[in-house]
Amino acid sequence: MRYRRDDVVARAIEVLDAHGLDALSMRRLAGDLGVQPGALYHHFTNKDALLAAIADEILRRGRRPAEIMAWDAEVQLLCLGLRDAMRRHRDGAVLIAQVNRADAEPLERPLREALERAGADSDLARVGARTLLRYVLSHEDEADADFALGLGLLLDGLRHRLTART
Amino acid sequence: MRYRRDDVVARAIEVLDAHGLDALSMRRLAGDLGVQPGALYHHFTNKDALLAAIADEILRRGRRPAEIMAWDAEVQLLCLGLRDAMRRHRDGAVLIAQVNRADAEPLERPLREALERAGADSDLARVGARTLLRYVLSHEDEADADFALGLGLLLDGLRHRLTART
DNA sequence: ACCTGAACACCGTTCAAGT
DNA sequence: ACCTGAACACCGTTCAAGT
Repeated sequence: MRYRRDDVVARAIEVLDAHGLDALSMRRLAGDLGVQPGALYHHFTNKDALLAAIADEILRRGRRPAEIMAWDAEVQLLCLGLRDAMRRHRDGAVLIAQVNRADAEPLERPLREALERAGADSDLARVGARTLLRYVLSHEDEADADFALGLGLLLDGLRHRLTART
Repeated sequence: MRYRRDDVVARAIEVLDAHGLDALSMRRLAGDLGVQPGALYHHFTNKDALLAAIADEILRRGRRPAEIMAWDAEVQLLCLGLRDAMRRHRDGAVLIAQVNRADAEPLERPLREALERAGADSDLARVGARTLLRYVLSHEDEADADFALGLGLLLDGLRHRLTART
């Protein structure tokens, strides 16, 4: 068989969901596709690039159109959307957190922009966005109520600094 | 040469500091000690157990005596102490976060107890402690000012819920 | 109590060569 | 454009046997 890059990513996500991140090796995936391990290096320069492409696809599938709403509702929705997208796949949070370490910008930007529109200065927007993002990434297994409580703690802290001079 | 468990842990920390977590393999450490890889399995049942022992030792070295102070000062000091301990070693935060995933209790307990003494109900104390801990673990590389700003966000959220009925 | 020797079942990556 | 075949330099883990 002959594959294109997207076929490989799609199959990799199937392996991920069926067997987890530990089982997602270049050799295993190659075997699953019925090609030699080296063949994957025609599509991706290395394993990190494959994982980045998987994270990209997972997030692309979970993306929703932007709406006009209050900043705190928007931030909450962004966080919940990200949480949903990564929880749709086994080890999704670990994978996305790993890829996020290499390049945090694409995931942080929407949150930062929402905070800036709310009137946050650039330091608060940057730190707030990063803190929110890492909160979501590190609390995948949390019960919904606990997740919401922790997120509420952060939103309260942000409100406290944003509504001071409204 | 013949080693005891503690010797192996001490040498492992040296390898960690000198070459990073990726380089800390059972085979590499064995080679470094001048023994066969299999010999390490006399001291630890597997690699996770070795990493847990390393995390334990790193945290033990960073432990300070408890003092009597306001809850928010205490929480802040616990967070900064943990941050310092893990920043003393290369990849310290990644290692401790990894071990923490297997057993979060020992790291969460002091924070939870401080929040309970401050009057938090058990849900708030549990979620607050977990959120603070993961904040510290996921922001190792943050500049000090940014780290303090994000921590301040969380402390504000906690204050907001704790001082309501003082 | 601690270690050797040797094996088993894996990894990621490279690269000339093929179609 | 995509893959093979084969190699290189590694992994974690087990276990009978040695001292």
